[in-house]
Amino acid sequence: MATDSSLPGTAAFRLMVLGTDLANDFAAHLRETGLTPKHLGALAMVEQGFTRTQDDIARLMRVSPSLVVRLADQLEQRGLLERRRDPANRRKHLLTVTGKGESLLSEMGSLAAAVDAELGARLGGRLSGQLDEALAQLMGKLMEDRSRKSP
Amino acid sequence: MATDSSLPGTAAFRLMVLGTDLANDFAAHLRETGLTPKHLGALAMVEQGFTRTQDDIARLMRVSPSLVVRLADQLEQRGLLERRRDPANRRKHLLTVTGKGESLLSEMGSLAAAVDAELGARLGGRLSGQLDEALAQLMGKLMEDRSRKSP
DNA sequence: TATTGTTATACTCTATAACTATA
DNA sequence: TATAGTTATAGAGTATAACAATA
Repeated sequence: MATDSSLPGTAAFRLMVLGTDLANDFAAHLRETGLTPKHLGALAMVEQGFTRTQDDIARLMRVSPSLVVRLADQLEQRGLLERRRDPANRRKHLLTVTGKGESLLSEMGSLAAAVDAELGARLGGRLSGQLDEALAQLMGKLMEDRSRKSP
Repeated sequence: MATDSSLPGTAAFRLMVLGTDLANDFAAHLRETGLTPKHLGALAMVEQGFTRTQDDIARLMRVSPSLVVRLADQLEQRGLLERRRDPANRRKHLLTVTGKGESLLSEMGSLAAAVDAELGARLGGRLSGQLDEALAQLMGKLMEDRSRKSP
């Protein structure tokens, strides 16, 4: 892919650096709420309909089930997420995003859109459209892979 | 930028998710060495000539100076990095990557290249070239911004 | 006084393992 | 016996603040 195959010249390295740097920014904006980027990711997964249970979240995000308990606890405490037992299988908790949760997602969506605008300014219209397209496809494949092996 | 401006539809969100996920993969591969992705990042910054002192690293990577001390300590202990006092300004430590450090960077570069190949397979040649171009430009601007305000 | 680096300390995030309950 | 979730515990990673040395 990259013409330079030394570590800093790879797309993988750059994705890692840019992505973790962005995660730091999001973390800073979330700090006052006591939430982390992972809380946000979990909430977004639920809202998008990728997950119905805590187990789904753990697999999709590749985090331990015990962490999901904590994330869900804290999201629930803040009124952003609802847990209720699945009547059909009382081991499961069905998760839904509350109105307040939607608000938070929307608010953070605005922050993300502002970042996108800045990226757009740095890349120009052509390249930034291409970046969007590539990232959307990678994200889609990732979700697809991790959704497999679980109805 | 993105046609969908909800959080999960933004480039910023996807960069964050894909980047931190990749960082986890790198962390797993580094585990046996006792190093983290940040150690690797610091080493790469030094090797690329972006930084000459610990202070530079802290600013470029946006981490605390005290963390840089620990990173440098551990890299030095493993013979990957050398610290020597700057004779011209004895407060500073001039950092250089050792041969062993270059080897590690090269090894992790191969891992990154393998990831790039997989990304390429998922995106196809056209899109993956465009992703490379966009990421390279974003990374360049980032380094440029953070190098400013410090000769 | 300002810069560079260090130490001491404490806190946040996360995983592992053992457990409960349901199936 | 297997699955979904929970609790208890411990460890890794990081920042803050106080400090030392040099300029």
